[in-house]
Amino acid sequence: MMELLGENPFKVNAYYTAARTVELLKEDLGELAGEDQLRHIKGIGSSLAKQIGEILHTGTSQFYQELRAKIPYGLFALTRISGLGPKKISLLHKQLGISDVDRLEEACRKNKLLELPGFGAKTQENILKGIAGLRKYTGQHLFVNVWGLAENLEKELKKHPHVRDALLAGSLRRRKEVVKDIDILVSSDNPEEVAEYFAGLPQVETVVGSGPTKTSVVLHQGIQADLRIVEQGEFPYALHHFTGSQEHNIAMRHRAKKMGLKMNEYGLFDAQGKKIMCQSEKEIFRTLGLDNIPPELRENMGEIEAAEQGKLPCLVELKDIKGVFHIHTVYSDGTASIREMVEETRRRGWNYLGISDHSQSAFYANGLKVEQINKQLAEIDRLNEENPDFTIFKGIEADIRKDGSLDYPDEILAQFDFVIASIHSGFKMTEEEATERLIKAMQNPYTTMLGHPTGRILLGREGYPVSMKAMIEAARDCHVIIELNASPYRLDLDWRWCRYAKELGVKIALNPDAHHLAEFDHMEAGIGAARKGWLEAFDVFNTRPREQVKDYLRLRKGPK
DNA sequence: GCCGTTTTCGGCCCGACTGTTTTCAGTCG
Repeated sequence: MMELLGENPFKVNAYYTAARTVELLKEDLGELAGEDQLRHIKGIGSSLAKQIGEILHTGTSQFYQELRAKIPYGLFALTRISGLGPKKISLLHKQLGISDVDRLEEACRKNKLLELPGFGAKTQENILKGIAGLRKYTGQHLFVNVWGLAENLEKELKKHPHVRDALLAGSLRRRKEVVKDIDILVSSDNPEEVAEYFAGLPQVETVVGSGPTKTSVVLHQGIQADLRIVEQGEFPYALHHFTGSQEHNIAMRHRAKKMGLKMNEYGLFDAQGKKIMCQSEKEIFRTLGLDNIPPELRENMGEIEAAEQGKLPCLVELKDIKGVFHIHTVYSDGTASIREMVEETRRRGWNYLGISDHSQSAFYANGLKVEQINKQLAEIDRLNEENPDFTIFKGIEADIRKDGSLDYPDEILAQFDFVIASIHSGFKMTEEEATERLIKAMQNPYTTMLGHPTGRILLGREGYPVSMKAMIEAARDCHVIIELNASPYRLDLDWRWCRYAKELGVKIALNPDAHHLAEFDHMEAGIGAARKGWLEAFDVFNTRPREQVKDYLRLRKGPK
């Protein structure tokens, strides 16, 4: 709103910074405000501390209300139109009285925009395109839906004789669960030809921009892909720059500046403007006094400080995984038999598998009745005898009822080696209700793991509004493992909370939630999220060897 | 509005591309 009103951009930036700081805060905002500690947080000064306090106290602030009164609600939608920023929106509103998308579209069709200073036929046309784009695409895509397309583009580019190096950068390289576009970086001695080749690839629907170093296209799937072309010697600097994140880059350039250096996508320069030669990102970090920061961590969430102090985590890798929990079979809503799932697990080099079909209240998923449980447990016993070098753990994904209880009596739960407690229905809860429901489920002595703790579906539905802090602390108190559901549609626990769990010593189980043989692939997405969450092999439960897991589950079982 | 081995005032990351403009503002990442 301040931007739309033409407020000082540095002041606006201060609000952005403070907002991000608050969002990332693990401490309780209310407590900090109560103890008058807000002002001591970097990025929050006396004015913002006062306003935050006011919002906590009254639910809003006078300043916010004043801003809201000046700006019609529809104007916010205009900010989502590509090519329209605060200046142009403000002008449209002031000069033409435009305050929503429909009226803007109408004005474009009547050529009204041509009268405005700084507007021309091209601008008007682009705004119409932007409106069409806004209606057609959400502009957000699941990592899993984009990765393959991006890899194909990378492969096509590598085929070109004038392309030296080509790598995916941006949020894909950082393994963000949801991405906006594809960023590809190449080095070449003939950028014009490579740019032309890229724009002409069959995957490309339209070219939205093209210059000597940058070409942007939209693919048939509606996903934008940006190609940056640099010289070979610029590649490491450019790779760092285009991997981002924006926030990480800003912090890095800030650091460089404080050291008397200048940093951009073409290089690192000393005070005299002389280039400091680096062969790799690692050398760039070293020059700035930092350990090598893996792409997944580059979100300016403490990685630079950790790199400075030599305290970066040694991130978990797929090869650290020894076995998996949380898979479904034909007994409930899976498509493969237990035997098939076991064979697939072995094929992937793992030597234990935790079966957890749905429980009886999950009608929609053909949840297991007591007789079926007995049948399944007997089958598992037979298969375990057949495979002495492999262990199938007997489990269940038990529904958490509205009151926080699990949907089998204790004597049934006692038959399993492990119990995953999950919410699958009754999503409409207040934060207090959801948190209490989850905590109660974790207090059940038979609960080993908490399944997909918020129930979110990425780009699909919000999770129930649970207090993550209270939930993780309860997991610590109840000795419950929290699942990081590795399905690329869930990735729940969110990676942003993994670090807190790790700090409290709460173990995370990286669970594929596989319903088909192919869904063991989910583990790759899960590893990406776990790495973003700073998790090391030690923090992930299923990096433990089979015997340790056996011992843990045996000791953990039953009433404490 | 925030911050300080450059400072309590004067800065605040850096560059590409577009379109409208006759040298640059706006937008984007």
